[in-house]
Amino acid sequence: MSGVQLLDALLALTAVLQADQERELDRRGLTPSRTHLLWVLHHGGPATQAHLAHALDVTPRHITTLVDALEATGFARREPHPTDRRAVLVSLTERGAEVMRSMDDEHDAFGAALVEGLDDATVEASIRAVEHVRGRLEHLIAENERSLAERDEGR
Amino acid sequence: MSGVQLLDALLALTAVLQADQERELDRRGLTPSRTHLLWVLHHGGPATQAHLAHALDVTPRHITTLVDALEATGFARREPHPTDRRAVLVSLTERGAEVMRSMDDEHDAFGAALVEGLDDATVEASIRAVEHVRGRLEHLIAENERSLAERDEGR
DNA sequence: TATTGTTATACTCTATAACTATA
DNA sequence: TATAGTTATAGAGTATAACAATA
Repeated sequence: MSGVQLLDALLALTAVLQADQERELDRRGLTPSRTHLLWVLHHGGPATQAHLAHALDVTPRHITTLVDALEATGFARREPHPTDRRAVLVSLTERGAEVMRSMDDEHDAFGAALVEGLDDATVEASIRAVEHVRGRLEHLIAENERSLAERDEGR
Repeated sequence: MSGVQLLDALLALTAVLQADQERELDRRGLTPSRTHLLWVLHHGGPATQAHLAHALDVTPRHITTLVDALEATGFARREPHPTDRRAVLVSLTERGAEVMRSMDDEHDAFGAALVEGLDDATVEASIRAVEHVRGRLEHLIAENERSLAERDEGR
């Protein structure tokens, strides 16, 4: 019974977290996917579209769409690759870099505000609990996939 | 510092949970939105499209699309409303009802498996921690919105 | 006049397949 | 021949606006 309660609490939390994230991005004229792409550039520097496709785990075709949109809205820019004439280097514009910096700041402030009024021990315990649950989840998922694969083979 | 750690742990957990949910739905030929609609029918019985639009918080137009798809795949059905000739009653087909029952079962089993090997006290503490964090999040979000609204008025 | 649902149109995320230019 | 990116096409979530039938 209490396992279900925990699961439901987690699902409710996910919903709130996600809705909040999307609102914040919206305010800045960004979407989750485009932001993910900017984040990769922010933390890894200019990259080819092939590299981005790999990093975001989407098709190269979709990277074309995302970069088109980010170029049109002034967050990123395409440059010729210095040595490979097939390739393109995508990089942040000043506007893109600025928005990523402000999102980093906000993330830190949000994290700090989240635990305001809690003592360190409780925070530490919560971190451990959340990480434990995630480990358990990943284990269950892997197990489930294994059993599905076995069932499919057995057919 | 540790606040950010907690936030990141939660974000990582959300990502895993969500990916898993989508895989499960995929296996059954459903999408998150369509499943949400089925869930409303499962827990509330036949409903008009206007009611569903309200429950899912999307436009009536989008409900048309979702019900079209659920009808085409055999999970739901449209019937004339007995007293209001403008309206339509959407209800689960036997297939839709069956899939919802099996999802309920799976949800319970998943919750139980999630806490296997943990003692009750730890589970209770985790539930409290997650709920506390969610309360804190909602508070921060509301506060943030209030300050944004004030800033907008002040302009 | 207000409500229910639909047609029309558009934007975003995502995928596969076919193709061009370059390695 | 393999790789980088693009054109073409398609399905899904979502929105707004205009409109028909009915209350």
